Parts: sequence; structure tokens; C-alpha cells
Amino acid sequence: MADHVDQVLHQWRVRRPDLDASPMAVMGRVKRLSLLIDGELRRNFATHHLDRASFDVLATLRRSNAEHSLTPAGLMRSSMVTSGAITQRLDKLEERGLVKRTPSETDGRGVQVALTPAGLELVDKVLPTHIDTENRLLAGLSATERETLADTLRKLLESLGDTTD
Amino acid sequence: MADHVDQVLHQWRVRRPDLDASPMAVMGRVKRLSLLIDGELRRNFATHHLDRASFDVLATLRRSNAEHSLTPAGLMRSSMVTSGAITQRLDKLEERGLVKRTPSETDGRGVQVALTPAGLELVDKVLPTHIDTENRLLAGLSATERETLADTLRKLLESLGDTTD
DNA sequence: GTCTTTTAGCTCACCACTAAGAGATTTCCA
DNA sequence: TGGAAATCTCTTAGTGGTGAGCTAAAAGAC
Repeated sequence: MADHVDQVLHQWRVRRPDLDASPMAVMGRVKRLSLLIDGELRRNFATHHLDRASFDVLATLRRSNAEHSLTPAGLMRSSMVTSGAITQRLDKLEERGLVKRTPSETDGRGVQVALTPAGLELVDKVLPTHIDTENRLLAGLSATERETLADTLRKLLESLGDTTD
Repeated sequence: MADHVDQVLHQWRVRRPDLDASPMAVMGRVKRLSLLIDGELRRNFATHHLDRASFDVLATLRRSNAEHSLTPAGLMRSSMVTSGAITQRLDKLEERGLVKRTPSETDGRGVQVALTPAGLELVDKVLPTHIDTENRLLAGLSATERETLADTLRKLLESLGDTTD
């Protein structure tokens, strides 16, 4: 069996036998997988009139604390996008009444973003379907394979500095 | 040790103990890794006045055949973007004199895209630095871990239909 | 206690991609 | 062979992101 990346590696061996393109075996697949996954997840979100960016914000707020609230800076760190992107995401969600911005009481620069009841209801409705979709996409791997895969990916992420401390 | 995704999983266990968010252990890490990798690779491309999209096209042409040529449709399948994106990428590269479009001799609708000498020279210069960067990013894993990781990712991609036949 | 640096959030110009669809050509098949 | 369906490339409007830079507030240095 061969996937797309196997073919790419074969082509490089033929056209540039002097190069060792083996790192692409991991990097190319991560990229490709990420694109495939995104497409599938997006399809599910669309059925609930959501996009990945909006769901990302709603879910991050949902799990953050009992008040379902966080600062834009916190959302930024969690989602790996720039502050400009967070502002735009929040504008859109606030206009739909799914989140609410409140000026911080302790920091004159700061804002606290919280889910509204409508936002909470929506994210709790979509969440199970999201997990179902992810499980469906992972159906090709056994439980052991998933765990080993997750462990190796964690190790790689940690080596790249993606830690929480 | 814990990475960002570990924290996310912990938060879900606290806020929604009724849900099994375990698929995120894989899916979340793939997404996050892809973003981190993209950022690093982009930095390298930028030092050569390139972006990821342009390099993607140049590299695909470089490895495809002895003439370093392919159709836009072939590029589209390889890069997982829409035809409109390919048109725009080629417009940009052609304007810089790195690729050249030629009407197909056998298909009145078709176009053949080939690297120019300048395009070939550039991609052959950047390629080794690209592989170096990828190796550096993978330095946290042993050779065995890389292989196992690549194998599991291949299996997952194949289960999602990302094959070449 | 002032001055500098850092941080928080937002604005805006720009950029790459998508989705829908047009126009031309080729392929399929009754 | 004629007509329908599929394919190839490009166009265009809309979208979500980046990156640079802004203002205001907080933190740190001395």
C-alpha cells in the first residue's frame, strides 16, 4: 500500500537521489492529514451554521472555567492565531449573540469574553457531533495505535516548545 | 510532561466529564503540529523570497519528471487546493519568470506548466535548506520513532482514502 | 515618582484561498 | 454520429488570516 507521500518520496529518490528526503515522510503526512481533517470537521460545523474558527473560540471558552470566560489574549495563546484574528472572530460571535465582551474590573486595558446562554447551548449541542466526527476519522487505527500516535506527537510537540508551563 | 493538548483534555474532563474527548489527543496535536511546522518552514522560505505555496509548486514540478513539467490539474491534486488557487499561484510564479505555461499539444483545454531555468536553479538551491529545517524540527524523535510515526500516519491517511491508485 | 518598556486589544491594508460558475474541449455512449 | 456528461483552466466575489502599527494601561527601573 502506498499513500500520496510515498509517491512523493519515490519521485525525489528518482529525480534527486543525492538528497535524503526522509523527513518528509513525517512532515508531509502531518500537513496532508491536517488539511484532510480540517475539511471533514468543517463539513460538520457547517451543518450547525458554524465555521472552525467560531467553534474553536466557543469550545475554548466552554472548557476554560465555570463561567466559560477568558481574555482575548488567552484565546490567542490557545488558538495560535494573531490578536487581529481574535478580534474579528469575537466581533462575529458577539454580533450573533454567542459571546459577550465585558471590560475587565482589574485591568483597564483588558476585556473578559464569556459565552452567552445561547453560545453555551450551541457549543454543547455541537460538541458531541464534533467528537463523533473525530472518532469516525480515526476509525482506521486501533486504540493502541491511537495512544502510541498521540504519545509520539506529544513528544514531538514538547521538543518544539509547545508546553503549558 | 504535558503539552498544550494535555491541558485541553484535562479541561474537558473537568468541565464535561460525561464526554470522552480522547480523539482530540490525536486530532488536536496534528492540527497544532501542522501550524507550528508551517511557521518554521515559512521562515526558511522567506529568506529565499519564497512562500510555502510557491515552493510547493516549484518542488512538485521539480520532482515530477525530467522536464519538470505538469498540468495545473496535476498540481491541484498534489497540493490539495482548488483550481482557482493554482491559477493564482501560477500567475505569480510566471510573472517572476520561475515557471512557464505552454498550451497542451494534445488537449485543447489543457496547459503544461514547466520550470524555467531560473525556477530550477532556485528550487535546487532552497531544497537542501528545506530538508535541513525539517530534520531540525524532527530532532526530538529517534530514527525508530520517526519511522513508526510515519507508518502510523500512512495507515491513517490510507484509511481516509489518500492513496495514489 | 518619573521614565521606559511591556502588554492588551483593536484597526486596516493586504494576501491566499474557497466556492460557484463560465467557456471551451474532450469523452462517453445510446 | 449526435448529444449529454465530464474535464480543464480561469474568473470573481467573498472570507479569514497576517503583520504593522495605534492607543491606553500596567509593570519595571532607577
